[in-house]
Amino acid sequence: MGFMAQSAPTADRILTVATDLFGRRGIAGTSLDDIAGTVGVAKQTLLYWYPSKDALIGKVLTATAVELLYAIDKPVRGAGDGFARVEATINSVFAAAVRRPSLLGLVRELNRLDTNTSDQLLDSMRSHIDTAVVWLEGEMQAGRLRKADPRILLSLVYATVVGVATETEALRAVGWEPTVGNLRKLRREMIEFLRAALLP
Amino acid sequence: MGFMAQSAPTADRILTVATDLFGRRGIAGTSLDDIAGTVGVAKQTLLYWYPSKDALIGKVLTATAVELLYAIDKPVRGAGDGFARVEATINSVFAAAVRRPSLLGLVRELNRLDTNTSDQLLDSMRSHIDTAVVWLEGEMQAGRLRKADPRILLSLVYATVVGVATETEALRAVGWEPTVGNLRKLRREMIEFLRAALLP
DNA sequence: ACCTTTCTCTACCAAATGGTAGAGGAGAGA
DNA sequence: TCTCTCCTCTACCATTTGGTAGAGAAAGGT
Repeated sequence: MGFMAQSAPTADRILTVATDLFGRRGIAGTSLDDIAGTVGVAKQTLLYWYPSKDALIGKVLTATAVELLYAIDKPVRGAGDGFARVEATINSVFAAAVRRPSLLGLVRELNRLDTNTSDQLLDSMRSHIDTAVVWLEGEMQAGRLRKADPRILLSLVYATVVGVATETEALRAVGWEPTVGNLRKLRREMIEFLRAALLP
Repeated sequence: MGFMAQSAPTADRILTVATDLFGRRGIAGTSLDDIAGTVGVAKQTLLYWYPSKDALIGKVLTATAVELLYAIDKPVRGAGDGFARVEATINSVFAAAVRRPSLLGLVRELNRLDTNTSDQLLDSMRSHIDTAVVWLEGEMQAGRLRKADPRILLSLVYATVVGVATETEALRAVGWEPTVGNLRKLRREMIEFLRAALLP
C-alpha cells in the first residue's frame, strides 16, 4: 500500500508543481523534465503517476477548477444581497489568487486548449455560471444592481478580477510593487471600481 | 534590389504570421516550422530574415508595441475631456483587437518574458503611461472622474478591456457568440461598465 | 524465506526543434 | 556574357522532448 516519501505523496507534489509551472510559464512552455526536476524526481516517476503529458494536463485542469469553484462557492452561499455578495466572491477569488498565483494564470491557458478539452471544463462550470446569471438578473430587477446584460456583465467582472490578479507586468508598468500593503490597497481599489461599476 | 514574391515582401509576411501565431498559441507553443509552413516558405528563409527565434520575437514585440501605441495615440490627442476621451481610447483599442485579435493576445505574453526583454518594452511605453496618469489625476481633481489611485485605476481599465477582448473562452462560457451584432453589443456594455466605474 | 505489489530509477528511442553550411537561381551592372 | 548581390532552397546537425522497456529497492502477506 501507499506511504509517503516526503511531506506529501509523490503524485500530489507532482500535481502541485505542474499547476505552478503551467500557470506561470504556460503549458507549452513547461516540459516534463522541468516539472520532474523541480519536484526532485526522475521523469519516469512522473510518467508512472500520469501516463502522458496530456493526462497530467487534464488532471491539473480539473483539480484547478475544483479548487477555484470550492473557494468561490462558500462566500456565494453566505453573504447577503446586492453588492455585498459580489464583494465576498471577489475577495475569495482574490485571496485564492494571492495564495496560489498560478491558479488564475492557468485559467487563462483555456484559450489555448483544443475545443474538446475546454468544452469539458466549461460544462463542469455551466451550472455555477447559470446560477450566477439568474441571481444577477434578480438583483437587477430588484434595483440593487445596475441594469445590464447579466452574462456580459459577468464576463466583464471576470476579466477585471482575473486580469488584474494575473497580469503583474501591467501593474509593474504603472510602478506598482507587490508588497503586502500594496496588495491590500489594490484589492480595495478594485472593490471600489467594481462597486461603482455595478451599483445602479 | 528587393522585389516582392507575392503580395508583400517575405520579411513582412513572416512578421505578420509570427505575430498572429505567437498571439494565438503563445510564443513557446509556436515553432519556427509552424510559422514558415503557414507563410509557405522554407524555415531557412525565415532564418535568413530573422537570424534566430529570439530575434524574431524581439521584432514581433516591438512592432506590436508600435502598432498599438499608434492606434491609441490618435484618439487620445483628439476628443474632449472626461470620460469622452477614455471612451475614444477604448474604442480604438477595441477596434484594433477586433481587426487583429493576436495583438492583445501577444501583450499577455509579456508576463512570460524574461525581465530584461519586458523592461525594455515597458520603457518604450513609460512616457505614454505617465501622460495618462497625469491626465487622470487632473480629471479627478476637476471632478470629472471618480477619485481613486490613478495608476491602479489605469491597470484596472487595462485589465478589463484587454481581458474581455482576449479571453474568448470566458465569453463562450456565458453563451456569448462572436457575431458582428454581439460584438457591437459587447463594446456598448463594456463602455457602460467603464462609464459607471469611472464617473464620480 | 519467498513471492507479490508498489514505487522509483537508469538506459534508450523517435520525433520535433532551433540552428548551420552551402548550393543554386535570378536580376542588375559591367 | 560574366559576375556580383540578393534571396530561397535542400541537406544536415545537436539538443530537447514526450514516451517505452525494464531493472531494482522496499515493504507486506503467507
